[in-house]
Amino acid sequence: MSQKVRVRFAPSPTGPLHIGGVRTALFNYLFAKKHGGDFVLRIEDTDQTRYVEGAEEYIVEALNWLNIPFDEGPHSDGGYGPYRQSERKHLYKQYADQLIADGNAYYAFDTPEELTAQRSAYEAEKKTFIYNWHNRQQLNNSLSLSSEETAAKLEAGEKYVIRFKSPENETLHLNDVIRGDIKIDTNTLDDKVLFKSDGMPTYHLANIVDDHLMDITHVIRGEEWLPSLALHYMLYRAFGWDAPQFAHLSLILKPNGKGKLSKRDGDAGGFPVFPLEWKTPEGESFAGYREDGYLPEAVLNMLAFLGWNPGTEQEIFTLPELVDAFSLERVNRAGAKFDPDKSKWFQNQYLQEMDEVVLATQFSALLQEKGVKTQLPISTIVSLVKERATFVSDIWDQASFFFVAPDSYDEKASKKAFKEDTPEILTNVIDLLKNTDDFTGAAISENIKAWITSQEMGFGKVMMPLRLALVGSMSGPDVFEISSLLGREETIQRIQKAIQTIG
RNA sequence: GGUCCGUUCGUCUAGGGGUUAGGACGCCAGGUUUUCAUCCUGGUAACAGGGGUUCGAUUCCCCUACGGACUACCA
Repeated sequence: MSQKVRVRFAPSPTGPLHIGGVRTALFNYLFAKKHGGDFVLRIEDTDQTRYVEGAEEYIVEALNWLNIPFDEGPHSDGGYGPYRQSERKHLYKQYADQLIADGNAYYAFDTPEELTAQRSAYEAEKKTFIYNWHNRQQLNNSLSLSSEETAAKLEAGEKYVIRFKSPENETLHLNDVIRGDIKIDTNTLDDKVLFKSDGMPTYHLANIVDDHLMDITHVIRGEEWLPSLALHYMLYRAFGWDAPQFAHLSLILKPNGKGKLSKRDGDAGGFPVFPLEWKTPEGESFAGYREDGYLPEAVLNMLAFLGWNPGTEQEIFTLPELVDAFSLERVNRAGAKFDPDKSKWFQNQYLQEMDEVVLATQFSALLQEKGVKTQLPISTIVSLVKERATFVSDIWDQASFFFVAPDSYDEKASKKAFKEDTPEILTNVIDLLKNTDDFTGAAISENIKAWITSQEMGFGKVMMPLRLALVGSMSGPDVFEISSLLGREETIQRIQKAIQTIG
């Protein structure tokens, strides 16, 4: 195959893209770039009733944030445009007509109400209503009607849909790159609607026509499309077109419980299912990875490992490394439960590797947001606490005491650290601090440790209350480094306050 | 209900006819840090069940169970 690889990501703008969709986009992108091909974004907006304002913008913004650039799309025509199906509307009817002319499709005049009635009647008998070869002749369509009757109905402007005429008694052999051969008995298939009464094509028709017209070579999409694969194969055959290769990705499942991940699972589980925050017109909002403080690289890495792995023990991959290592053959067949803990782990890995200057800048922005004004050296503080942070916001949790003196003290720790002689000890420490000329962590440490040794005292007797006085709890980085950064005056003030408050 | 897809530690997975079934997340323990976190070391824990095929099956085949998707004039 010398043909250039072209893949497409074809979301429907019915709401925010969720991480399953993002993963589909990512795998398409990785596959395209691995083979030097093109990645196309196509907007599948054939259902006008489900169109959601802002959804397309959301999709583009999400892909931009994640750094999954597409080569062609609504705003970058690569010669195959337009890239919104609503703008390609005029193209589809002729293909539906061709199918009818060739005897592969037919007009159907059944109303939605009639079909619903049929379905419930079947359901009452615990049977499934399938519109196909076995009952076509009893239904209201151009196969059961005479050509005169059909022509009359069309002439009269009666509403109709165009249905695909599924063949009888045939075994189809489908191929999926990930799943291998799939056999389908066409008798179990129904005559899908290809063209709706509102003049728009359904997904099935538009999808095949566009993929063909856009020279798509590989269709990589979610597993929910697998049941439609037979139809799509038959459509390619009916048109006499070469079908692209298909790869159906397994679904991302709920972390606990059953079923595929859905938009409300995030609230329940405390993790985002969307790349970006999404606010519904009704005012409801859903968390996004970006707003929760995830790095896009971490999200991408995490998503790549959901249903795929390189076969080595390497887990941290840059995007170019992913491109290099990716192959559809290594994509898993089974669905993967989403693991919020593991995604936090990826984020932690990336935060630790982040450039400290960039990190300090981001933390400064956070301080500004919180209205904190400070003379303290931000980058030093960041490097001191970052190893215990997963998100930039964690740095605030770990370092806020630098900027805001504790006004209360952890109760348990107070009991443990403050004994009868503690005020006296701390008063001594204050004197030591006053006499430490060079107020560096090392110098303070040397002085205090020497004093403790000379007093033949346990270190804990001094260190614990000192920490409590400075931090307010028994956590944080080295006490002497904290003192040094806080400065002599502030350090002494905090100790005095603790003596008054607790002692 | 019907059609299709799937099933290795709790989770993500590697592996593949003969392995001590490997790694990661999580969890637990020990060490380091006289705090907490990090870090290091170790530990826990899996081939869904039943039939075949085979000298031998977790690996190949079949059945069952379980899980999932689809079953719209939605994508």
